Amino acid sequence: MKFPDIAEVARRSGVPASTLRFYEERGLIVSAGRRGLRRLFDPGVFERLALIALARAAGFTLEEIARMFSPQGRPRIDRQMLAGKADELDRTIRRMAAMRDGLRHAAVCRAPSHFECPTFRRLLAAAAAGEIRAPESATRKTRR
Amino acid sequence: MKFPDIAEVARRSGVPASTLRFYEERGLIVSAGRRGLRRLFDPGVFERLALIALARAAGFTLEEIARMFSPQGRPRIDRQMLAGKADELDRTIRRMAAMRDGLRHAAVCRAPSHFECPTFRRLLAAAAAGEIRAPESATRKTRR
DNA sequence: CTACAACTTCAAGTTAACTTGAGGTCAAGC
DNA sequence: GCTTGACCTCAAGTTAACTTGAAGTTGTAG
Repeated sequence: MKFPDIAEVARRSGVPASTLRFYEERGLIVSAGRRGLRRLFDPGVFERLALIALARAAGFTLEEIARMFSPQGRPRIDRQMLAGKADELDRTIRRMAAMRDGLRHAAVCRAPSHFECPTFRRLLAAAAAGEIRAPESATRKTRR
Repeated sequence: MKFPDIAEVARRSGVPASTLRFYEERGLIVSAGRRGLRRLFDPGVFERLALIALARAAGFTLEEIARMFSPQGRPRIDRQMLAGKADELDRTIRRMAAMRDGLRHAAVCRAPSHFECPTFRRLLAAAAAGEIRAPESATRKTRR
């Protein structure tokens, strides 16, 4: 199977065929050619998809990812952009860790109401002060 | 200013008036009454908004938040739900930390291409194996 | 050679969380 | 008492990242 078709790529990568077409349209992947109407992919597409998954998990948008890959083939990854994204991730992680600890505490706290728990109130105060905000790249439910 | 109007609440909380109306429609906040057409809010709305910000930052959807507040007034917060959300957050944090380290490394790595860097390849392999995936509650850009 | 499962395109729908705009009301200052 | 700016409602628009559906084409098993 030198040049997998879309079904094969979907099966092996776990990425739905509709998403693969969508990614192609957005310039994230390219098909190596066609047999009739049907796309044939280069085996390198799997590595590419892994890279896309990676970048997505890091909070890059598809647009940003497309730009990374841009002019020709091999990813041209801007080191400064990477460092910037790492820092952004780091700030988000800190916020989330604070939240996690707050939640954890609230879950076990014996105070009759969370409003009477000092730990919870501190968290609230921080939120009110804007220290804990929904991050710019916010954590958000993805649709099924 | 016993009962702030929407502009006052917006100013002091930083939440746009349009969002306040939207939150009211979704049952996240209530207005204490009206002067003519105009909403008057209970001062407690600020604490409520802080709580909402908190929950949003923790990755709760508005729906979930509304349910927390539900039947009447004082938040009725399900401890098990809190613990569950904390665990989810924890998993997300782990993924994001792995990503951050990967990015950090990629940013300084001297390998001519990231594909030739062992650390980066390990990350890629993990991504390919699905260990690092876009989280269920994914980090996603919020609109301006 | 024929049937048909699997592909194709293109447009429209979905979701969350808001924002924007049109058209209308009205409390308050002059 | 009149003007006006700030508020009101309701509908529609926005964004990202896809998914779904209709209608058409075709590689391939039999």
